Amino acid sequence: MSLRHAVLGLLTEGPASGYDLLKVFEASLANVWPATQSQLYGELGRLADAGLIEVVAEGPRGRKEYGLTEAGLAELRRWLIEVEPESFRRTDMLLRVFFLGVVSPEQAQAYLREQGAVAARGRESLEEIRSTVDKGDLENAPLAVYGRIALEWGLRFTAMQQEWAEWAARQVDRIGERHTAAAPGTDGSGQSRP
Amino acid sequence: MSLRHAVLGLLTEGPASGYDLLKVFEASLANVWPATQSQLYGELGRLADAGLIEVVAEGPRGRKEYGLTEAGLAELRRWLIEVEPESFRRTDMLLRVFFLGVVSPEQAQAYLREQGAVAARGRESLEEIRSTVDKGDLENAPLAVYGRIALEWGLRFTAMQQEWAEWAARQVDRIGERHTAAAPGTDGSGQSRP
DNA sequence: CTTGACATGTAAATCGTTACATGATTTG
DNA sequence: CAAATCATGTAACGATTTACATGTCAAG
Repeated sequence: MSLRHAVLGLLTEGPASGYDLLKVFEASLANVWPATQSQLYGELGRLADAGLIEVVAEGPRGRKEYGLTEAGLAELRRWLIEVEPESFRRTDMLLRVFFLGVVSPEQAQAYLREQGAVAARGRESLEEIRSTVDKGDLENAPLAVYGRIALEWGLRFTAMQQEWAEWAARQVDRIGERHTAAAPGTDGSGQSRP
Repeated sequence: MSLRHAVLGLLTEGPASGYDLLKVFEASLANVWPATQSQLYGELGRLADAGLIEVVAEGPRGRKEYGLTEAGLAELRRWLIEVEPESFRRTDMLLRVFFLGVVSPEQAQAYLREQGAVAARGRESLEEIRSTVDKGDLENAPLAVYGRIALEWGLRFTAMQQEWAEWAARQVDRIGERHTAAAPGTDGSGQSRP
């Protein structure tokens, strides 16, 4: 139920329409909390019904600008301070690792190396954002500081993942050395545990 | 749609009932891909309908043991090799960071330090698992190797998160020094951007 | 006057969680 | 025989994705 709070958070920067918010979700929040158009308009309706946001202006093409209400800001603060973040991570990438024994060591290594490369590419694009952000030094404005902190998480995460993937690929080498003959192909033949 | 593949993966270790699988999900897979009982039984039914698994034995209390079919193993391999993992992470914890500007620097710091502590606790419990696993040296059996690789990810991830959170809390100190008077409480008064 | 950007919404399907419901078997 | 464990399922609700549907305005 955090899309709700993401919307409230974005509206602290000033009023915006669903369309505006959608662009923010696609651009800056895409890596943290993706949202689709459907979901967003639905949530805006529900937030307005709940009195957490309200229409503050109407524009051309039926444009509705929403602004945060007092209740909305209070709810955002409550969520930030009182509600514990859910810690579990459903990671597709890691789930696969558990089952890499069913493909050949070469295929497993290819998988791990690819994950390392994906992380490296991610890190590069974040580095670019960093250099842009760090240039326009905004005198420690809170937003810049917290945005920079989130960015740093991404930088460290991708670096960690890259190093881990490379390490992991090397570990698989050590199986390869012992099981060269036993490696099953993709032919769909029998199970690993007889 | 990866619960499906998690189930297929677990069944490569041998036939199991829904009840058996549920325990595995709660114990070893809980941190990577949580699943509830409802979801699991539903998925088992659908997998059986699709011919990817089949009932290989029936026990007491209506127990049904499912085993992987050839088609199921082929599907698992296809998923591992051909389907790219989805990279986006919906991280509650990080979403909040973006909005920490709406609470006081002290509260923001408390939040970040708590996240560091959570990571530290997670890391400790993984370290314990590691010491257990590393003792019973299973001669590089593929399962032990890949399980160990996944565990290593957790160790590195929690270490990274702990260090990041501590770094982040120090960054907030630097705002605190400049904005000591401007910090809003939890009283729900006005917005940061008038 | 056509294209592209702006702008909002609904419908159907799938996935996930919580809670409910039921009953059989083993063990002390 | 009572309690714990084994064992499977359904119902209701909320979150998410994909696709559909509609219409306005500005610029070339």
